[in-house]
Amino acid sequence: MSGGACERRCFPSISRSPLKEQKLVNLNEGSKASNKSLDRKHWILQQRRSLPIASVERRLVDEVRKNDTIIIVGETGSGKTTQLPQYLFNAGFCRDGKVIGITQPRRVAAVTVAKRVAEECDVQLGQKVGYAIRFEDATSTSTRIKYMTDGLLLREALLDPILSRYSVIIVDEAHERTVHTDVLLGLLKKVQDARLKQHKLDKPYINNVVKFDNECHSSNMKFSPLKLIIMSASLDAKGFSEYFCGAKAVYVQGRQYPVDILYTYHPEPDYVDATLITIFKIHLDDSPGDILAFLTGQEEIELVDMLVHERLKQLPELSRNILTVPIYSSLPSEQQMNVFRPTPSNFRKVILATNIAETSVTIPGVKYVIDPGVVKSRYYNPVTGMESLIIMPISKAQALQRSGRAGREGPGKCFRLYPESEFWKLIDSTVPEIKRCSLSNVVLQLKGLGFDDIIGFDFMDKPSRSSIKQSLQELYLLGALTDDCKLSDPVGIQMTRFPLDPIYSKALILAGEFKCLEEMLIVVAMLSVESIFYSPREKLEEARSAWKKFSSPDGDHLTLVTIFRAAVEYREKIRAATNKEKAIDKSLSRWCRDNFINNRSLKHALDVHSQIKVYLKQMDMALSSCGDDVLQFRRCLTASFFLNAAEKQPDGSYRVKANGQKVQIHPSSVLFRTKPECIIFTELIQTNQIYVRNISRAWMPELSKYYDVES
DNA sequence: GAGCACTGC
Repeated sequence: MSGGACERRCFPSISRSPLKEQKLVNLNEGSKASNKSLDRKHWILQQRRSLPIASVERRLVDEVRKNDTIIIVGETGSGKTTQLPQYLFNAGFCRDGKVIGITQPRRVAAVTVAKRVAEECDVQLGQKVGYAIRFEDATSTSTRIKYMTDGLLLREALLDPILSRYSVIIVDEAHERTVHTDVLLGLLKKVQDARLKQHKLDKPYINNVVKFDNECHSSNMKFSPLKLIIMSASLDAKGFSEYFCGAKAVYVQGRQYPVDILYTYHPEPDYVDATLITIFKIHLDDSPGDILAFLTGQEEIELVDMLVHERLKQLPELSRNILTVPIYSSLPSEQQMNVFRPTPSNFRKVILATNIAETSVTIPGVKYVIDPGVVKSRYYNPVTGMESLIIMPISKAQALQRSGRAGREGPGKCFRLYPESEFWKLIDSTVPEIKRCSLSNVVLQLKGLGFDDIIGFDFMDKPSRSSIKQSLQELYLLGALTDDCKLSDPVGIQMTRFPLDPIYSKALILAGEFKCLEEMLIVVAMLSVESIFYSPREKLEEARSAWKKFSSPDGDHLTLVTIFRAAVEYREKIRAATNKEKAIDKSLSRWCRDNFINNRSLKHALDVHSQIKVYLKQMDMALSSCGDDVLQFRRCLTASFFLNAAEKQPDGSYRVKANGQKVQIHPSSVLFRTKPECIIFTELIQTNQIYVRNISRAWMPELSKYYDVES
């Protein structure tokens, strides 16, 4: 057995003395029903007052008054997300009906925080306090504190480029540096400039950087300067401060219990094995408390799960009280909920998680964290346009985030399965997503906002020139950009309006012309969500035979159409029998289970479908169907995805016509055995080999319009 | 004949 021995050492920057215990009003004892809500209010007030941020309320409000931009560095548990908007509201920042907007990278955070703040303010959600996320708008004209996802605010900016409704925008979790956050930061900087100039001139502001919509032009509105607050949990505020021209940074203390950090003496050659050893070491040597182990993916989690149970058999009966709970994003939600179930007494829960447990999900009861120091991360090659997932070392910030998960409820321990010297070699923070992904969407969105010079755009971290050029090229080939790199009218402008990958937006526009919009809309919705197929390893054969009835000889795209239509048809049948939404949901999820379809993905696809349908109607695009005319659909698919056409080679592999890349058909495709001469694919992924997934037969006469017949 | 971290509009 290798390693697993940990050197005990305290890592100073995270160990912090616990706050004094809070005296809380007991909700259960002695309170009559009529007093309960009063008690609850009292309890909430106490909670609010006890937050670390409460002691600096006045100072924070002063700083916001004095500065147009400030950076707030607040650690976990400081209360910045829930309290600051309330402080600003009370200080009069919503006068004249203006709104305080708070952005979050994740939907679930926007919703839960809004609910909490509405309760604290003792108002109904959707009134003074509300939230807006894709598919869900819980706001009204009286909403003054609005939580939303950062991507949604970007969409809003397309309609109102100077964000005229907002007096304050708070960008929360900015340290995560998602693509949306980064684009938003650049945009907000410009909006701030524009509003400031207009304010000083005291007349409507017009320039060529920020476009105004007609309403703004005609109403001759006057705009107050935009207050901007960047909130980050990372200790390094310098980057943000420099980007915002030396903006002041304010530190707010967090509330976190001390976490002992332990390193190994030597590097571990096999982190899976080291994880196992550490799980058992904690279980046998340490006091009660649940263990959270970070692994890289589903397969690894399943492996460790199995190995834990295997080794458990070797332990004496009394020590076999371990309960393993896996959690990763593609796990059905009922199974995800298992991590929140209380651990049976005398049992130790071992949570085997991907990075979903780093930020998205907070699991109570965790006292021990095992951090092997690796993560599966997306890697994008701008030259080939290829994405792949690779296992790589985490950053220092990520390591801190992980160890912090052990100190939420009491003092904890974190076992880093690497030597301390390795920790110091890790990069400080994860490379911002904008440097690791395709920029086609970002470029299109910026063009839509009126920024023509993308290479010169003031990004906090500039993506590589080649990455931008690749995206410009792609958008040009899709017809979204003109020869002089301006947004084309109407195609480019229409494309900015769809919340989809640009290539899918173009497919919808073309499908209107080809009279198969109904089918393409389904395809685009199904391709926009996570995999629709649920394939548990132990029931793979059963799953395959369940999918067989949907399969189309023309390819995966029409197979997806068949599945979607079968699901809708089933739902309507149930709806005819009952009008209870819950019963319909339940039946549909049973249908999904019987057919090995991922319920969550299907629901998501239904949502996307209905959302896009509304946009299509607004744009006067009629939902035409090609009926049984499969050729018509293939023509349209070929015209839409001509960039993704590939030809069969003598050895059975394929060659992408646009760039010569050699690829294989993924075995999950319905065309895997058929191997048609020429295919259209909508996904390219590198694993052990370079695979294309979601494939249909190309329609050659259409394809020859885009490529020389010879080549 | 293979295997998909996590988000988001």
